[in-house]
Amino acid sequence: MAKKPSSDAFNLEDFLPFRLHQASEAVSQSFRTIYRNDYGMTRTEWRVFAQLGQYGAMTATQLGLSASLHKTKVSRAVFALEQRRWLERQQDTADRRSHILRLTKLGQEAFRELGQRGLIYNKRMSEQLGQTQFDEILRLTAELEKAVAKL
Amino acid sequence: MAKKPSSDAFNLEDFLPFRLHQASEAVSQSFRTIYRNDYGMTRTEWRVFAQLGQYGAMTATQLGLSASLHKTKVSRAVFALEQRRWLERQQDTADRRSHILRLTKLGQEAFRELGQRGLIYNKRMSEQLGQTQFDEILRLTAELEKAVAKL
DNA sequence: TCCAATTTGTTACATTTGTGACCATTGATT
DNA sequence: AATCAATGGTCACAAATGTAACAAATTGGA
Repeated sequence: MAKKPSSDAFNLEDFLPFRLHQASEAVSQSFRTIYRNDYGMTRTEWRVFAQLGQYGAMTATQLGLSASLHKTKVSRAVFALEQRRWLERQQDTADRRSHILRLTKLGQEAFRELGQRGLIYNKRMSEQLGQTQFDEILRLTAELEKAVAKL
Repeated sequence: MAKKPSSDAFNLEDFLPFRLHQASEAVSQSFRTIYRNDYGMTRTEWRVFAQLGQYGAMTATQLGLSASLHKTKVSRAVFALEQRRWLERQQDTADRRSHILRLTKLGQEAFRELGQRGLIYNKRMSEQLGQTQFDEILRLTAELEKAVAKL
């Protein structure tokens, strides 16, 4: 008769940060092979790169805000991407402390390739989960971020 | 009339690894203050600790398997927790390469405290999201892990 | 029994991340 | 204009993680 005691005792299986971390890491690891093995990028580099590929030119501060990345992480990833000639920095005439970051032609081309890989990955996951559940996860992650922001 | 083009072009907002990472990190960060500020633990230490608190004594290999933690991470977290007298190691008589890891009295007491904090955190999130959505996230993260395992 | 292959866990070294200090520039106040 | 707080970004140092090599113990045969 005992009903499921989901709230009177701590249970790791129901603990949101744990469950989310497990799922997120599993997913991240499975996509990582692509940008890592095929392109030699770190996760942070991929995230910075994808941000610029998706939204176009912006400053480091904007990028960090948009992707929830700390400014030192952005700074280092930008340097690495610049070395690789996938990104270029242009003095911001409005504020000379900043630089406008944008992908080079080469970078844009790489982004099209990696974007395709991402699309394929997403599609496969969507098939595994079913479209409904897949969409539901996207929706709920957004709710989650809002909920955390409210504390 | 154009319908939402969710599959013909890459879109970061719909990209599962990105969305999941954003949500998971937001949640992790918000709980982190507790084990970090109040107890001076790293995330890995907390994860190892919670695993032992939840499931009781086990070896490092079992723990790593259960929590998806690499053996070096486990090894280092175990050392740190042992220093703090929250964990003790006992020779495994069946296999002398291994040690049985278990929380000490002190460790168990700390786990009861932290478990309470975890419970409160979960409860607040559940209230923010609504019980239905909260449960749905737990369910979907499990589905997600299965889906990744299948590729 | 003996030897090779595997498993468990630790260590050393390299890479990545976190943190705080810092410089240059900007903005606001007087 | 002169001052001073706030901002954008980089750097140096510390902490954490990833990776590969390793020793010790175990397993599985020949």
